[in-house]
Formats: sequence, C-alpha cells, structure tokens
Amino acid sequence: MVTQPAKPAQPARPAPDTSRRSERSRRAIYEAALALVAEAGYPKTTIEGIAARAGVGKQTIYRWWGSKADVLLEAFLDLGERAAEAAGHAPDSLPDTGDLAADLKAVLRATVDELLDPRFEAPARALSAEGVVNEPLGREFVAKLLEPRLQLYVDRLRSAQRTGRLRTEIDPRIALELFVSPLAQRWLQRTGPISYAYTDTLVDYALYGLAPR
Amino acid sequence: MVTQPAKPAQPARPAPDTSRRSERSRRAIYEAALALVAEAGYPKTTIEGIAARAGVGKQTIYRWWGSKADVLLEAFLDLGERAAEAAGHAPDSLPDTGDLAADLKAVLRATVDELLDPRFEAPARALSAEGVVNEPLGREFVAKLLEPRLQLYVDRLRSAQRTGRLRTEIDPRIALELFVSPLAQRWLQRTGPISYAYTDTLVDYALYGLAPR
Amino acid sequence: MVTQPAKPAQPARPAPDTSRRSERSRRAIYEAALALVAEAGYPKTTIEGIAARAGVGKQTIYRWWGSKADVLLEAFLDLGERAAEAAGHAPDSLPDTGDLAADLKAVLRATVDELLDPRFEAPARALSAEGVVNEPLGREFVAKLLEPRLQLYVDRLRSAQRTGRLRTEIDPRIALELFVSPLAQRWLQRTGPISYAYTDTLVDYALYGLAPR
Amino acid sequence: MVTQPAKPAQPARPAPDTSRRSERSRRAIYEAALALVAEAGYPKTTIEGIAARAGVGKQTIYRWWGSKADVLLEAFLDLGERAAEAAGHAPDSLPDTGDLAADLKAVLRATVDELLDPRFEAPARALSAEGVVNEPLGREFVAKLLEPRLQLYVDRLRSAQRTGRLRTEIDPRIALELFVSPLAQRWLQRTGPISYAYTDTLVDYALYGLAPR
DNA sequence: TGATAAACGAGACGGTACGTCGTGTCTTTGT
DNA sequence: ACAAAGACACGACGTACCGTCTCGTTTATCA
Repeated sequence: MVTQPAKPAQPARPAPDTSRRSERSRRAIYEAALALVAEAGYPKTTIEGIAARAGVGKQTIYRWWGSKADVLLEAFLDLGERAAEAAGHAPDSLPDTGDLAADLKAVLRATVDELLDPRFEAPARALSAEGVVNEPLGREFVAKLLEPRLQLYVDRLRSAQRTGRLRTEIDPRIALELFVSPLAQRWLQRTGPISYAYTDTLVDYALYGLAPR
Repeated sequence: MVTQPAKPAQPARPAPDTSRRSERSRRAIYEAALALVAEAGYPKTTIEGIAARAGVGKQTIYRWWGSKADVLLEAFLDLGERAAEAAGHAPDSLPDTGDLAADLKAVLRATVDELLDPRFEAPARALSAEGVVNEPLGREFVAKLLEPRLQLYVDRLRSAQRTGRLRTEIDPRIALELFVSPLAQRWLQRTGPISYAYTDTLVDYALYGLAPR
Repeated sequence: MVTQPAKPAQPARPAPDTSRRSERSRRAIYEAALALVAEAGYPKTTIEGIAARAGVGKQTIYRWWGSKADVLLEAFLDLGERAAEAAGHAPDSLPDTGDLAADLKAVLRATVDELLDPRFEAPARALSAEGVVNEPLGREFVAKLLEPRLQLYVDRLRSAQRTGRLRTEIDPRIALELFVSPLAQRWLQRTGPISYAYTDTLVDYALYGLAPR
Repeated sequence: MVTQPAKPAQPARPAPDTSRRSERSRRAIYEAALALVAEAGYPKTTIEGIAARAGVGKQTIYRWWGSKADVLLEAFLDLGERAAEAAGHAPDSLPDTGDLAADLKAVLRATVDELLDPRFEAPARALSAEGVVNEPLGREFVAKLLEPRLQLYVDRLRSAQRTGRLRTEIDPRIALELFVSPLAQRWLQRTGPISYAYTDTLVDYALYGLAPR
C-alpha cells in the first residue's frame, strides 16, 4: 500500500506574519468597509473601493481576508467591540429583577433601538443576507454574533425556571425564539413594523400563551 | 383646472409590447434560472449564463426584467404556480378540524418538508437573501409569497377565536409569528435544526405559554 | 429511388417585386442616409437609425439593399443625378475651347469647389473609405462615379491629340492621372491643401514636364 | 505674463504608468492585430478578437490605445520598423546616380512590389480607409508614414535641381505627386492596374510633359 | 545600529460579467 | 398584400472588478 505523503494539499500561501501586520491599515480597512456599505450598499461595495478609500493596496486586503464578506464581518465585530468598550464593556448577562416579563421587555426594547440604528443597519443586513446564502459565513455570523446573545436569554430563562416563573419542562433555547424570532423576521424580511408595543406583546403572548387559560 | 406636472420622465425606454412576447423564451429563462441557481448558487448565476442556457439573447432578458433577482423571483413564483397546478390548485385555506394545535402542527410539518426540499431551497434562499438587502425586491417577495401564506394562518386563528380555542383579545397577525418566525429564522440563519418535533414544540409553547398556569 | 426535387439551392429569398416598391420610402431612405452621414459620420450611421429617421421598417431597407454602404452609394448616386437635373442635365463632355491648359484648369477648379462642398464631402469620403477596404463596393463606386468622369478627360485629351496639342504617343488614360490623382490624393489623405493655384500648377507641370526643355 | 486658463479637464483617466507596461503583451497585440486584419479584414477584426488571440485582457488594450484603428496604426508602424531593422535600417535617402529618371523608376518599382505584398496590403488599406474618414488618425497616418517617404522625393528632386536635371522653378513637393499620386490612387481606389511599365510611364510623362516639345 | 526580509502602496495583468447597441431575421398588426 | 413596428438570437462594445502578480518603498525585527 502506498502511503500518501503528508501533502499540504493546497498551494497554501506561506501564512503571512501576523506580528508585522499594520494595525493602521487594518483599522482603515474596517472604517472604509463600514462606510462604503452604509453609503453605497453591500453589492456596490467592492474590494477595490475599500482599498482605495482606506489608502491601502488591494493585496493588503487579500493577504488577510478571503472575501468581501470576511472583511465586513470582522469590521462589524470590531465595531461591536468598540461600541461595547465605549459603553463600559459588553454585558455578560441580562437584567434579572425577578420580574421576567419586565426584564425581557426591557431587553427587547433595547434590541428594537439597535435594529433601527442606521449605523448598524447596513452592515447587519449585508452580513445577514450573505449568511443566508453563504453557509460558512452564515455559521460564523451566528456563532460569533447571534449565539452569544441568545445564550444570555437561555441563562435568564434558566434563572426564571429556578424561581418558578417559567415552567421547568420548557426548553429555554426554543422558548427564547418565541419572542426573539418574530422580531428578527420582521426586521430581516420586513414582514411587519417594529416597535416597543410589538415586542411587549410578543413577550406577553409567549409567556402566557394564546389559548384561553 | 389642474395642470399635470411634467412627469419625471426618466429615459424610460418605451415599454415593450407584451402581446408580442415569446412564451417559449420566457419558460426557457425560468428553467435556466432555477437550474443555475440550484447548480451553481445565486452569486455564480449570471444573466449571461441564464441567457446562454436558455438559448436566448441577453437583451431578451433585459427587455423584460430589471435584474437577476427579478428574473429569479418570477421564475420562483411560476414554479410555485406550476407546483400548485400539479397538486390540483393551491390551497386557499388551512385545514380546520376543530383541533387548532393539531391543525397547526400538520401545516408546519408540511412547511418543514418544503424547506428541506432541495428544489426549493436554493432559489428560496437566494431570494430571501436578496430581499434582506434589496428593499423593493424584499417587499415584493413578501407580498407575493410570504404574506398570502401568513394570511391563511390569520384566517385559521380567527376561526379558532370564534370557536373559543383562542383568546379573543389576541392579534392573530402577531400570534402566528410565535410559531412561524422561529422556524423561519432557524431556516434562514441556521440558528438551529429543523424537525417535526421542533415545530410541534413551537405550537405547544405558543398556545399554552411559557409561564406556569 | 427518390428523386431529389430540383432544389433552389440557396434559400434565395424570392426576389421582391420591384413594381410594388414604395417610391416614397426609397426617397425617405436616401434623405435619411445622407443626413445621418453628414450629421453623425459614417460609422455612427446605422441601418436602424436610417430606418427610424425615414419612418420606415428595417425590413424595407434589408429588402432592397445589402448593406449600409449600398444604401449610401445609391443615395449618393441619386444625389448626383438630382444635382445634375437641377443644373440642366449632366455634362457629357468637358469644355473644348482649343486651349487645353485653360480647359483643364477650369474643370479642375470646378472639381476643387465640389470637393470642398460640405454637402458632398461626408458621403463621398464615407464611400471612398468603404471602397478602399471593400472591393466590390469600391469597384462599383469607381465604375459608376469615377470612371465616367475620367472618361471625359480621356475624350478631351484625345481631341487635343488630334489638334496637335498633345503628343500622340501619350496614353490619355494615364496622362489624365498626372493632374487628377494628385488632387484626389490630397483630398482623400489630406496630404496637402487644395486650391485653384494648386490645380493650375498641376496642369502646367503635367503638360510641360519637370525636366528642362 | 499670461495665466493658463484651467484646462478643459475631461474625466481623463489618470494615464497609466508606462514603465510597468508589459512588452510581451504589446508585441502579442501587434501580431494579433496584423494577423486578424490580414485573415478576416478590418471590419471583422474586433478588439475582443485581438485580445483573445493575443491572450490578453481587453482592458490591456483599452488601457494603452483609444481604438481599433490606433492599435492597428501602431502595429503597422512597428511592422515597418522591424522590417527596416531586418533590412539593415531604413533608407534615409533615395538613390542618386545622377540619372533622375532611372532613380525614380527604381524607387517606384520597389513601391509597386510593396503595394502588391499581401503582408502589407491588408493593414495598409485598413488604415488608409480609416484615415479617409477619421481625420485625426488620417493625419497621424500621413505624418508618420507617408510624409517621411515623400520627403525623400523632395530631397532627390532638390538634388536634381542643383545638377540641372530639373527646372529650378518647379516646386518639388508638388512635382513628386505627378508620379506618386497616380500610383497611390490606382492602389487605393483600384482605378487601374499597377505594374513596372505603368510607373515607368508615369516618370517619363512627368519629367518630359504631355505637350509636344 | 544597521541589514534584511516582510508587509506595504500602487497598479498592470488575464479574465468574467456587466448592461447597451446594432445586426439581420422573423412574426405580428394595421391598413 | 405590403409595410410599420419591433421582438428575437447573436455578438461586440467599452467599463468595472475580480484575484494574481510584480514593482519599488517603508518598517520592524534580529544579527
């Protein structure tokens, strides 16, 4: 039997040296990418355009990222981090006042604000759209952005189960979708308007059910 | 007398004569578009590719549609219509056995089957993604495809309200999102697996609520 | 055995019926072709453009002519005929006052005027250029337009030979080129300015030679 | 001092960097252009065809040339230069044996050979035709190709004037046209056959005149 | 601290697709 | 019945970006 030599398979460009990377260029690329997506939309945002606006060679982008979507995803993650830093670090849990409905309504109202913030809208839509059709990017988008946030709901719902505010046989990972997914769909697909009243209603419906008691 | 203001008057090419349109070409374009999206994915599907595969000049596509997304939307609508005809016309209502939970579960199970059908998946994802980022197309997609189906849920829920299976103060347009949107989001964003058990659970949670009774 | 019916071989469109031809359309096409060539230049003159301007279907052009160049050639010939009619019929001979040099100078001065007339310039250049590169058209252009005019010089030179003003061993068909071709080349290739003085000089040089007597 | 008014400033793409230009591509484009014009004729020669045959992107042509005619003109000039190099540099003067008639006949016979050489014919006709109709190109063609050659005749004729073989009051720039232009016109417009006998006759007629001595 | 190797800006390159225009054929419509 | 109108398959146009590939020029680590 012939043993296959441990071929590196791909031509595998000799991985660039991260330590020499220009921080200046990276930041400029993030800013250019976000600005262009906001101004011209995702499809009209091109790698050449980002490079030109960032005052950077195209190769500098291709050296560190695999695609336009990758650049934008990192830029958007970075934007989130910087926003979190500005707000004194990211929350690692949802509020827990003991009043589950009130806590959920508060958090969803904040999400409504965020979804309507034009600074977030353009890149968030672009990445979501790309993720729908581009599975690896979609999974990364979910894993890095969506799932951590959903996990906070799981934690809060588990806490509610411990204090008897939520039925214990309920699966929190599914339960959270009852109020989160409707909002997500209305935003993504524009199937309806988004408002505090709407999210409040969702929480009420989800917690107390649709059937008569 | 009111003078009509001088209409915007874009270059606006003089609108082709629909009566002379080649039915043969239209069908060929639909088939080519759907096949290419399924085989190569939406981004690699090009107008040139569709034209070549359909044995049609590019101009014949540009004459009747404004973009790749428009072509695909019509092709997909047509696919739905032909599928409906094959199945003896489209349903104009949901089943109504009197058992609301059972009826909803049955319908959602059928939707699960549809979402997992590879023939539908590629164009549906492509159009959904495009709609996220391209507002006019998104609105058309929702109006022509999503909303009519959601309206069937509204009707069924209204019926349940009349028979006392659903609280009368519930807004059916919002209520339906409790079980439809989670499934939609899992499919669109791959935030979780899709199965009959999952949709059954959604119906149960939505109808009876998360909080203890 | 199956006898092959006497196939007409070529698709050979069934030669259109000349008697039913619309005179109105033909004139409109001539005018449109000349106008467009004058206004936009030959390369920007298109069959579609001629048809549109003449208020005629494209097929009406393709039915009667084989190419843009054919249309223009006929239009230009027609223009010449109408100009000749307007001037009381075309000359069938050059002036013959007995003074060969004077007669030639007069005729060449008239040619200079014609070459500098902008109404003639655009189509004449277009057809000449096309003829350089398109042999059949070139030959037709020469046969129908150039050669008849050159023949007039041949006749006049023969007359001069009879009266002893021209050496009898001279070939008139070549001789005429000594003063006609330089003018033609200056006009066609812009190798020099065109003027009465220039053509007068040509006649003098040609008649009396360059070498000392 | 006069201030230069703010130049018209077309969009004017920022002029490519000549030092980075690919010599390989340039040569391939020249060869492809000449080959295609020879094989298919000028009108059927397309920029796409040249690019494909040269194994070059279309943009590489559009980057360095403004039109098909420009490409062909440079290719043809280059062909001439390479032919001259192969022949041990271009002649910078006509032969001068003292016998003017013999010298002119020899040079014109060489020109006849050249005009009948199929390698030169196709591009030379194409460029001449284009120049008839496209004034800037025509002027460039004349300035770079025709005029330098005509100047050699001027020089030779001046020399003949000094040695008394040519009347001193003759303008050499016009005189040369008596034998050069007829040949040019016969070739360009196919108004007659081209042969050594013909050009010999032209020289005789031009030098000694048509009128009796 | 100076050498050297990488990442960098710039942008030319071979390509692919764009959306438009014109060709020459064919079909429909109005008269 | 013919001609206008114009849809059609086709192919080239000139442009925009793609992703790769040199070019010098910084720049930052180690010798």
